[in-house]
Amino acid sequence: MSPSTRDRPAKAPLSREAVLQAGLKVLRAEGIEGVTMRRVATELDTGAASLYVYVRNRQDLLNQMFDEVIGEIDLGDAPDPKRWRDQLTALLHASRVAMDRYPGIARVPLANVPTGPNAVRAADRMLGILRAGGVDDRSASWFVDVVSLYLNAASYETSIYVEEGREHDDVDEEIRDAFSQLDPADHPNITALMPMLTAGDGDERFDFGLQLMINGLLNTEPPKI
Amino acid sequence: MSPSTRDRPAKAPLSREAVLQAGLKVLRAEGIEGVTMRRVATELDTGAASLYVYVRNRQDLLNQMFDEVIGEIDLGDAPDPKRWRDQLTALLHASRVAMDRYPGIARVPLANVPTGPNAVRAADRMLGILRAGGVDDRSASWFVDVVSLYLNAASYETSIYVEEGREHDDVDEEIRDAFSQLDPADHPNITALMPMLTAGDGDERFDFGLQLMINGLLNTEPPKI
DNA sequence: ACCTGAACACCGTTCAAGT
DNA sequence: ACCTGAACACCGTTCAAGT
Repeated sequence: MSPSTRDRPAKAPLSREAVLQAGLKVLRAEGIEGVTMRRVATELDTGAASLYVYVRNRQDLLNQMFDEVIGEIDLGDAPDPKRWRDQLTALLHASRVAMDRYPGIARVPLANVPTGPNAVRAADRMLGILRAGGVDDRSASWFVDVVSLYLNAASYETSIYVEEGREHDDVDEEIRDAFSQLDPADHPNITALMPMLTAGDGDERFDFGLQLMINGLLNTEPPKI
Repeated sequence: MSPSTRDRPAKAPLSREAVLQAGLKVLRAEGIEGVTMRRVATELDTGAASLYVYVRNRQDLLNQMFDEVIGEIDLGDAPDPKRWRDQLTALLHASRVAMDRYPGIARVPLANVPTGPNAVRAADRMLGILRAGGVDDRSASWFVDVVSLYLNAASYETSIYVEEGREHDDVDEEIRDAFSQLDPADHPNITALMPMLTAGDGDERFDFGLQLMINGLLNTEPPKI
């Protein structure tokens, strides 16, 4: 005789939403390597095979999880010609913060172009800000691509340390160690620039790259297309 | 009675070099996902356990393979103040070509800062070119970081298609398909810019990003460090 | 329609036993 | 010192059998 449903806590029914939330929970706690079908299934008190009703495969699960993460980004207010540069910078920083909460998720948009609803909405917003700023349509189109690659790579790189449970400072020290053992005659530039190569925190360096690209945008001919 | 060594082809003895070459052969043919310890061992007619004399683990094997790939890059002639910009562009294009020959290898430098001899030599050369061009030391130091993230992300993205056996054109079509199904009212900018968003080949787009960053470098204050 | 256990074909890494 | 087979603890995915 099976116990009445009254006597045991109701098990939440499976759903696409439940699978995604379980996946995101594992991702936050253990990083992208920890997001295995079996691990996510355990979180839902079921077996891996049960997930295949809601996702096509692991890659599809990760793609859908990525779009959820992008959905957390505050897109800010409507594009404003007077504040476009600040709006663009804010949007990109917000994107980085959102992705950094989920260690390794940035590998997903590097591995295939995102076409989820939230990713598409964010891309459209970025294009809107650039156009509000008077940026040429051709430059704006390609800029979104370029800056997204940079954003994703930057987030992926920092999140890897999180996943490995190492501190950014420890990694810095390792790099300094490796560089300081180099023969100065063979590596005059690295030797001379050592202090600057590892200076600044991740955010400062990321922002430097962003400003570089935005200033470049204002000083580069649109592509001939 | 074992046959005389005369009677059978000598099996090449294992060595660090042999393991790396076997790994690179598998990488070229099957992409980074195909580079498993077991697969590389098979290439050497042995078992996976035998590789652990020469590499600490799979990540270490990939790190060492990456440095071999970087070793294939032609660093060009000595930094020349008159030609620094062309030299910089050429070095970055050569880096991309080298990595693109090995599908997915670009994920390695995204996952941990490369400190192999060839990677360090290439970084020193890039710094040398920037300094020859009169770029401020602080800007040069951070620029190497920024442009490397971009380079690695760009190479990783294109190589993923290779690994999946898909053509770049097919992917383009998929993206166009996804975009054309969007509600124009919700996505006015993507809709308006559709033709440009997917225009140009990978090389043109990559070069646009490079010129953006170099022009940005010439129009951005050095970081305050 | 949804869920499940078991099976299949893989992984990386370790270790005792060999040479 | 180097090499190996076997074992351990995992994977993603499929499928027949259940409800």
